[in-house]
Amino acid sequence: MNTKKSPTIYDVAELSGVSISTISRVLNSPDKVNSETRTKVMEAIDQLGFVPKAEARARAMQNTNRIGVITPFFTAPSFVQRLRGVAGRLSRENYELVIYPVDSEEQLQGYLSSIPVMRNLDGLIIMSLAVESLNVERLISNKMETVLIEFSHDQLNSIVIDDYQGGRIVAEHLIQKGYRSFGFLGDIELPNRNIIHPVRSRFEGFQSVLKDAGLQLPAKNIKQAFYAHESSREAAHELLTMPDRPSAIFAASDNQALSIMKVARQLNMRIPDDVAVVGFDDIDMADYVDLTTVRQHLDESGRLSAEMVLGRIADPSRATQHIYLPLNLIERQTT
Amino acid sequence: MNTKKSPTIYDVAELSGVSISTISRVLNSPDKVNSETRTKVMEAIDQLGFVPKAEARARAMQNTNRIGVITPFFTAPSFVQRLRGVAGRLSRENYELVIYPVDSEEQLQGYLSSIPVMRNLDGLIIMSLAVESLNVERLISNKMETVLIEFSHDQLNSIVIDDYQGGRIVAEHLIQKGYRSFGFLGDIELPNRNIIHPVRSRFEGFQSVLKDAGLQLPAKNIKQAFYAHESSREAAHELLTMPDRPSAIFAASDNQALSIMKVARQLNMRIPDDVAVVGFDDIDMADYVDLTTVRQHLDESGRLSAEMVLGRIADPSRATQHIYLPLNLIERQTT
DNA sequence: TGTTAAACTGAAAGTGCTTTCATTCATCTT
DNA sequence: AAGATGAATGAAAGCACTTTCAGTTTAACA
Repeated sequence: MNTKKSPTIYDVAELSGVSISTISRVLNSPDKVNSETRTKVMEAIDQLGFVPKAEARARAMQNTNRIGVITPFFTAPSFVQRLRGVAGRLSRENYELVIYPVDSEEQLQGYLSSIPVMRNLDGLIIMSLAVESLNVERLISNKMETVLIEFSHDQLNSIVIDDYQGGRIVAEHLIQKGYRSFGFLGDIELPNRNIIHPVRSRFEGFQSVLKDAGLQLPAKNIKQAFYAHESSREAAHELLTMPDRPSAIFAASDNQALSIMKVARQLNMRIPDDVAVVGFDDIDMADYVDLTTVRQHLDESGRLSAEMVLGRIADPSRATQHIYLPLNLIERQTT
Repeated sequence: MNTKKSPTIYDVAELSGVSISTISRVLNSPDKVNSETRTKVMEAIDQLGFVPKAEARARAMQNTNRIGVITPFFTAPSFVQRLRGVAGRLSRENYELVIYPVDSEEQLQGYLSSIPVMRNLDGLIIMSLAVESLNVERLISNKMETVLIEFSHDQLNSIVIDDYQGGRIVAEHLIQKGYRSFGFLGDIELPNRNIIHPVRSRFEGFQSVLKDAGLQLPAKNIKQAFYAHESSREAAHELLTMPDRPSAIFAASDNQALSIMKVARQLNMRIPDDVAVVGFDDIDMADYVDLTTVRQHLDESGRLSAEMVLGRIADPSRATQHIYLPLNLIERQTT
């Protein structure tokens, strides 16, 4: 036969006695071919040293079968759980999941400018990051199917929660449980204009209910702490050791609530008797440690975002959607 | 309708009033085209912003700058932390991170068949999954730079820990702390031949030290429980409510240790006074809940694996390495 | 003026792969 | 036992170009 020419799928097909379609399938969606056939084909491939030509593939493939996720570098469990939702939904489809972890504004900007132009993604999910209008324009004009989580823009699909309302729910719950003096621990200030800041809204919602109920939230009971464990721990310590310490503390994230719990334990305080704690997110761990918190169904938001891009890829004429995910209070043992 | 879909050679042909062949020639051998025609075509190309799409993509696929990670579907925090290590290392390079979550043997087999051949990846990291020799062969013969975590094969780079030793460390620690009756909770049986099972080794190491010290580990104190919360909780409940309950329990993973802690709390038992608990992994949460555990430095294993593939990509002649990561006991409040 | 070679150009046949659609055949249902 | 369902597979129709080949102009020359 042709000695020098590199083997094509036709050669593989001939050697393994199946059609070229099957070869292609073995390579691209292996789960759709019988495992016996698959091994037979793989043997032929190995024997011939077959390597599919990228150029030809690119041509034949109208879509790349890749979906990207731009996410803040996943230190926080909440990002991970969203990611898990995305992965879960995607694993049933034949889509590759490409992660772009962001830890600086520059990096985000870099991704946002190159991704839509390079066009080797069918869809994009942007988690918990603010996207400037200019970038939105670019995404749209390049027909990149995008969904935003925790941020919204009228031209793009988005999934958000009502953080203000979340804060209110917490306050209502605490009041109803009989608590009367409160503390707040969260990352209120904006360290970076591209990292989303839902915390302020949570705080404001919380505060508004308190105010309406005629209850105080003295400034000294409001602690600013970065998300990181260390910083939260210090703030928690201050909060728990002050003379007239609050009887209930709302932490703007579960992780911070856990820091409070840890400090309380060190101080030999009992939860919720000495101090009650409410978190926000309902990460997996919240259940393990019996933390009362606001569930925002992280996995679901990820799943849904994947669902949305997939839907738009299948039918780009679909209308833009803005989904508000419900929030509810999960009462466990800390209040 | 082709509103803004990237233009093809056909669009250019139509706009400039010549055939596609001419467009192609203008691009590939401009000297063979009349200069008038050529300018006309060039104008059309500019006007449409035409970029030969397939070519661009094929070029992009030459040097992929992509690194893949095959990982069990990330329900467990330990996988996530490894992933985070990988992402952290990669974010400094200009590499894309592609995730292939595995939740069945079929799926794994599928990835392993197609990935090395398609050559769409410069390197591959396989986490906590057993890889059959046949697949290893293929990876090697296709020159796919691979590193294995928690599994090893002499022909591939690997990063492992000594689980047996880990089990021993725990036993030694507990004995030294004065505990004399023990329990074990873990996922000992093999549900699947491709999911790595370090738990048995941990158990055996644990048991061996006990035996050498002349201490008992009665069969009824050994509980088999799946990784999932529910299952572990049940097992923990049995362990904690039996007549002569052990005074110290070794859980084969931190997550399972957390389940034990939760059940203990529900039963109003004090840790470590009523029962001591030791975990394994040292996930982020372990610190939050003050769990004594064996640190296997998950982030680091991820970081290192990325380092290794990167190194091999830069210089494929590098020798195969097998790295044993050290294990040490982190004593916190549960023992 | 008629020839003819050179210069262009378009139709159509590849290129190596993916994907849709239809077909086959084994497996449930009822 | 008949029909429904679903998995596995192949035939054939793309995909976005490139290249060959043959036809048409044009220019040049006798």
